[in-house]
Amino acid sequence: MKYSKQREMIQDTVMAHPIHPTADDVYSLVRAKNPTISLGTVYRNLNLLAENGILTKLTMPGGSDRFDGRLDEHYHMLCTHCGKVYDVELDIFRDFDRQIRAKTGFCVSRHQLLIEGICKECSKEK
Amino acid sequence: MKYSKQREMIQDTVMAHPIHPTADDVYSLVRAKNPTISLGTVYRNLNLLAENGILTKLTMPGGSDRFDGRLDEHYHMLCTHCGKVYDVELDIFRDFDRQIRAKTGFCVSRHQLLIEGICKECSKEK
DNA sequence: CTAGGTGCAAAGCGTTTGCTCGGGG
DNA sequence: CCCCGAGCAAACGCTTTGCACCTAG
Repeated sequence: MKYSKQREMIQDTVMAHPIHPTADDVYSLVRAKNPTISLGTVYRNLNLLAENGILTKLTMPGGSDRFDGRLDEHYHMLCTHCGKVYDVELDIFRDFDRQIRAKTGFCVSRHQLLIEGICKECSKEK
Repeated sequence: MKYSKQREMIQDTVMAHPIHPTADDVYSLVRAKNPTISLGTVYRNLNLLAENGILTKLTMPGGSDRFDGRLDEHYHMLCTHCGKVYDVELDIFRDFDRQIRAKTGFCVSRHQLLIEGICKECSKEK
């Protein structure tokens, strides 16, 4: 992968903002430093970085994809009230893949878990 | 919810084809019996049925949403080679929600797990 | 020099929506 | 008879892509 200033900025932005930004969030953030960057470039590079395992693409129900710079095994909770995405570490998946393989012959490459509910802050509000 | 012939056909179609069909799959299948039904009607009813808990909408990475008529707790495996979606039952999630609540204060309403990998049939091929 | 990246704009694709007409209750 | 639902087509939102120009190696 050939170096580009734009890609560096995009990657840095995702890393620096652990808010699981959408492509459009990244676009706004990067645009503050580089007003001529295009949305197409942001999409192209986010996908490129995801394909190369440098960041992760999260598929969201009913909304835009989000991107995550954390590479260690963890999962996500979406608050259906405020829309924030939280990280969660759980050791439930320790020998998950082995169990599945033994049971079904399915060879797991990755898994995405999305937990939906109401976060602590939002449930306080009521 | 007022009765409609179309909605009945749509629901029956999803139930009768446990292939986790997309809206467009359902459209094709229903169209065979009712050639004048519109795609908009299929979308409207699938969403309506999902909102009423009669079926479940599955968000897929990089593809159309799929619909599932099974309501019992189970999860899905997507074969990234052939595109089929398999069901999988796992008891890993038994007191999952309680753990999360205790740990984070997040009140879980639902969770969607998507396992990606290569299915038994596809790995045989190689 | 040249392969690959950028910016821009248009196209693509899945999904939703406004409108008018039809059918259930 | 009233109102929700259907059919149709246009609109929408997110994402991808074709093209001409630019830049790293």
